[in-house]
Amino acid sequence: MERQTIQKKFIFDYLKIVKSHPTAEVIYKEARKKIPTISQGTVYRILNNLKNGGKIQTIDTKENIRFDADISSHTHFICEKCNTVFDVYDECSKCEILKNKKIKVGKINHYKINFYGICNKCQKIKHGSRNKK
Amino acid sequence: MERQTIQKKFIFDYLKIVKSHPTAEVIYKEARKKIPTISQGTVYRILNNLKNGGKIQTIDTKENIRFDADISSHTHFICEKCNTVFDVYDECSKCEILKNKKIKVGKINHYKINFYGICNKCQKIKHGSRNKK
DNA sequence: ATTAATGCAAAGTTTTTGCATCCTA
DNA sequence: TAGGATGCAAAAACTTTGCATTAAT
Repeated sequence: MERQTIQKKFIFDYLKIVKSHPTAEVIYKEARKKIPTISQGTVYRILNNLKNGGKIQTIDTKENIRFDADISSHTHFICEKCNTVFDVYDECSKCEILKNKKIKVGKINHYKINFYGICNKCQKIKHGSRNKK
Repeated sequence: MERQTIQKKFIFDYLKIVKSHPTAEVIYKEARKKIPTISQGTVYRILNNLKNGGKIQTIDTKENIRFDADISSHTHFICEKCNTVFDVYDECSKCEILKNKKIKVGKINHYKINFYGICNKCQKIKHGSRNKK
C-alpha cells in the first residue's frame, strides 16, 4: 500500500501551485528549502511515479523537461528564444474531438499539442535572453 | 562554407528513406555498417545541425528521442505499450489553421501534435512487447 | 592549401538504482 | 513492527566538447 510522505506531498503541492513548469532540478532545489535532506533520487522517483499515475504531465522543450500538475485540457506555447513555457487554454478546444478517437494506427488515449514561436516579451526585445535550465 | 561529407550524406539519406523514426543510437549503428569509422560524436553533431537547420525534426517519446526527416505536415501516434511511432497524415489537417497564427502569448511558428494510445498490434496481443531504445 | 569536419576520448549532464536506514500506516 | 519510501552514492545513460588529424573544396 502506498504511503504518504512529506516529500511526495511537497512536490505534488508545489507543482499544483506553481505556474512556471519547472524542471526536476528546480523542483529539487525548491524542495530542499523545505526539506533540506531530500535527495535528487527521491525527487526523480516521485516525479516518475506521479507521471506514471497520470497525476502530472511533462513538457519536452529543446533544453529540458518540464513538469506540470495541470492535466486539464490545455496546450503549451514554448518560446524558441527564452524557452519559457506558457499555458494555452483557448486554441486547443477545436481539437478536443480527437480524444478517444480511433484512427488507422490505433486508439488515441490522449494527446499533446506544443506550439513553438517567439513570445511577446522576446518579440519586443528582439534578442531574447536565455532562460536555461 | 559548409562541406559535404559521406557522414552527413549517409545520415540524411538514411533518415529520408527509413520510416521507423530511429534514435541517435540506431542511426549510429546503421551508419557504422556503411562507414565503420564514424563516431557517436559525429552522429550527434550532424543530427543537431540538421535539426537546427530545419531539415529534420525530433519526436520525444517516453523512452527516447526519435529523428524524422519528414518535415511535411503530419503528426505522430506513439504507442504507450511498445513505444512505436506512427506517422499520422489525416487527423492534423484541421489544425493546419494554427500555423503562423498569433495568440495571446506570442506568434506561433510551428507546432507539434503527438497522439498517445495503444497501437492496433498491441491491442490484439493485449500485453504488448517492449520496443525499447 | 585552407579550413571545415571527423574520430577519439574525456568530460559534462541527466536520470536511475542498490542498499542500508528511516518512518508511515 | 512490517515493508514502503528515503538518502546516499555509485553507476548508467545520453550528449557534448577539445584537440589532433583527415579530407572536401
